Amino acid sequence: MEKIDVLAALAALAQDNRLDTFRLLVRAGPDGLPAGQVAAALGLPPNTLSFHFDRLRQAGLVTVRRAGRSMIYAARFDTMRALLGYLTENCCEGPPNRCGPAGKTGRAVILSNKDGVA
Amino acid sequence: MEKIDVLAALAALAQDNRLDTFRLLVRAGPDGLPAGQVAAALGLPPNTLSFHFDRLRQAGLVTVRRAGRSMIYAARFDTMRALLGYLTENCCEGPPNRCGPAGKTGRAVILSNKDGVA
DNA sequence: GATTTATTTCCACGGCTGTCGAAATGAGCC
DNA sequence: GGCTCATTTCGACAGCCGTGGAAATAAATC
Repeated sequence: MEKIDVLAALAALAQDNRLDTFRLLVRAGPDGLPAGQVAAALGLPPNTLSFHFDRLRQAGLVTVRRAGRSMIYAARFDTMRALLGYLTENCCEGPPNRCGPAGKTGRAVILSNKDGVA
Repeated sequence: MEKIDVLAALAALAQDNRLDTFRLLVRAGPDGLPAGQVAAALGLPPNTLSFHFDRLRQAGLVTVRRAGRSMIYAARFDTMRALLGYLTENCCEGPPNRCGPAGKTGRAVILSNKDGVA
């Protein structure tokens, strides 16, 4: 996952309504939910939600498919997994691993730097 | 970790210069780096960097201590670990676990919802 | 105390973000 | 075709964000 994609995903999740939206879709599982159902659950006007869905989609965090007149949004677990992978590898590894399952430090992990943080 | 803290941390990391800054501090390890050294490494004017450090600090992602006239910033691995924990539990668990180490699905994990996403 | 070095605070500015009313599009139903 | 329902697009607006110049603070060094 490239840094620019990580930034997009982080920015997409760093907003109250979008984080709620995404969490709801995660809990709904791979089948997803129609937009209207999400709007009802979160109490958001449909146009506002549509705006947020677009952000999530551009960040690769959700997919859309049409079903009749409903648009069904679903979380993209692969993107989320990639994001977690990036954060774990690049933002959690001091010289020894510092973010393993709380306590298990010292586990060696490959540290690449193709994104070139100086 | 509360949702509001998660949002703060995500927002803090969802910015190019701040992500670079944080990654640099992570690689520097718990001893951290003086602000000037970070500014030099990333090519940022000191006031701009100061602004970003403040964001990171308010999000609980870095600590500061003074050493002579230098301010030494260091990554807070505990916060990062908490963030990863939250994301893993709340944003990666469809009915079966979907974000284990790439392939290992089906591992049961506790799913609390005290933040109350509707 | 004066000077130099490291960093922060203050201020201003352009640009992006989140929100929502209103209108438009798309799909099913009679 | 006409009507209804679901969602998106358009347009506008207040507010926050990231940036950097200039001045202020803080600490070491003389």
